[in-house]
Amino acid sequence: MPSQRALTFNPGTFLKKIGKCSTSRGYRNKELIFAQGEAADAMFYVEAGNVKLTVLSKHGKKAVIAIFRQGDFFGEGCLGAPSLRMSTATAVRPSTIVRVEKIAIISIIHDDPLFARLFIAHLISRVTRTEEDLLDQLLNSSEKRLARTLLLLAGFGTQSKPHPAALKVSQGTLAEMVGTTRSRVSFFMNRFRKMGLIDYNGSLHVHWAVLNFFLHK
Amino acid sequence: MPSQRALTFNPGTFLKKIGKCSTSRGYRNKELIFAQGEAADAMFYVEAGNVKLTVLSKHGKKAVIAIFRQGDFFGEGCLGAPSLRMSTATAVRPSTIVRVEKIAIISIIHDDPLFARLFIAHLISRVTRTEEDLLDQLLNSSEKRLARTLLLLAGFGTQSKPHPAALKVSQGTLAEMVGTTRSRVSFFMNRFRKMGLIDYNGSLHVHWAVLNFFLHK
DNA sequence: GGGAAACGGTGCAATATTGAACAGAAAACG
DNA sequence: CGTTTTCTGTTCAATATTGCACCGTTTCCC
Repeated sequence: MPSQRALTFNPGTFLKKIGKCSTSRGYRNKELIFAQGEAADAMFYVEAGNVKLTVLSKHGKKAVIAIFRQGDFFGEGCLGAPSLRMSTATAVRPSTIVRVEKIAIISIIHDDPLFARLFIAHLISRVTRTEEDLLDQLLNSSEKRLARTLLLLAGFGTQSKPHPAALKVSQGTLAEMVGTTRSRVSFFMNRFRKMGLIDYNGSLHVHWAVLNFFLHK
Repeated sequence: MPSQRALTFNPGTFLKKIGKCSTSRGYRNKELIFAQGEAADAMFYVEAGNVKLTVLSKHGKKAVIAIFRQGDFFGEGCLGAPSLRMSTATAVRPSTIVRVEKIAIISIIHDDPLFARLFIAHLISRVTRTEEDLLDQLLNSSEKRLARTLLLLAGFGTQSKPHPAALKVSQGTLAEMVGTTRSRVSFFMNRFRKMGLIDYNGSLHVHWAVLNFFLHK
């Protein structure tokens, strides 16, 4: 019953398989990893630090698609039809990133059926996550979206650890994630604080239980 | 150089491989294919007709995630960790739908590396498409989003055939796709008509070249 | 240390969007 | 064929959102 086996995509196992076909490298804060428009020829893995994926529209408006943390993969787009990067990846703090050549992954997919299956499960979870983001946009007001973004940043929903504080994300970035303006984010953040959903004097602390209640009622 | 081979996911080839593990069936207009909350244990393929994927939020608001047409797959979610359907699939006209059991796909993935690779490419393209939808929400006004939705419905961007008219989609459905209200859709549709971007008396005709120009300027 | 840059709080007028209502036209159905 | 449902055009007041501006504070970098 192979279908009953655990389907969690284990980055450790994966990286072991990749072995010599990957290269690890440090990035400074704000350093570019890849840029929108470049050819996509490799995938990446966050060994330490954080990475921001942004898109710049024709009209100069910016949006943040995702923020990755330790253990996340990004840049999977290279495995589809040959294409260009849709987004720009930037380190948002000193980070260690593993680069895996497209050709290496393809060959593992070819040689290891179990890996292929896990990788597919991984992609499905990415589709699911992206669809949730889309639905959030379609269904909720910017206030709710901000609340959800804060919860996710606090690590809510990720395994067992409702992350302490972790990410330092500016209100500007929050605005680009939520799809609104910075002044609006500032307004809501203060409201959340008054309502006791979050604390912040310098660093942010999310009261996830209360905030989660707020989000769903 | 296997990576240079065409990566287009060919449904025909795929279905041939599936062979006896799939069942084809007709659906009446508005008939349910699967419902939000059910266990996800199969994937589907549109042999003829159209299928609408909808989500109902806790607060009774509805959103349309996608409309599938001949040759499209949907319900891939079953290949991830065992989970429930996030959305409801409904036929939006008399349709013929092929159902492929999860176990069948998994076994093909296991036995046929080339198929696994193609399937991964297919998933990547779905991620890409979903991210584009998300970006559209983050960056554009509802008027632009409606314009884009109309273009996509008209088959713009799909291979070589800027589809003639095809889908009959009500303004209500358009609103749920775009993420706005029906009255707003009605307003914009009339504006588009006055601007010569579309025609419609009974059936809709999209002047894709002009509409596309409008969308990008 | 000190200047520059980024960040956060706030106000505000111009727009965009919602949500609900009503009526006529078209389409589906028995 | 009539009736019931769905679809469309339209209105309108209440809200939500934008885009900008200004200013004090913090952070970063030389």
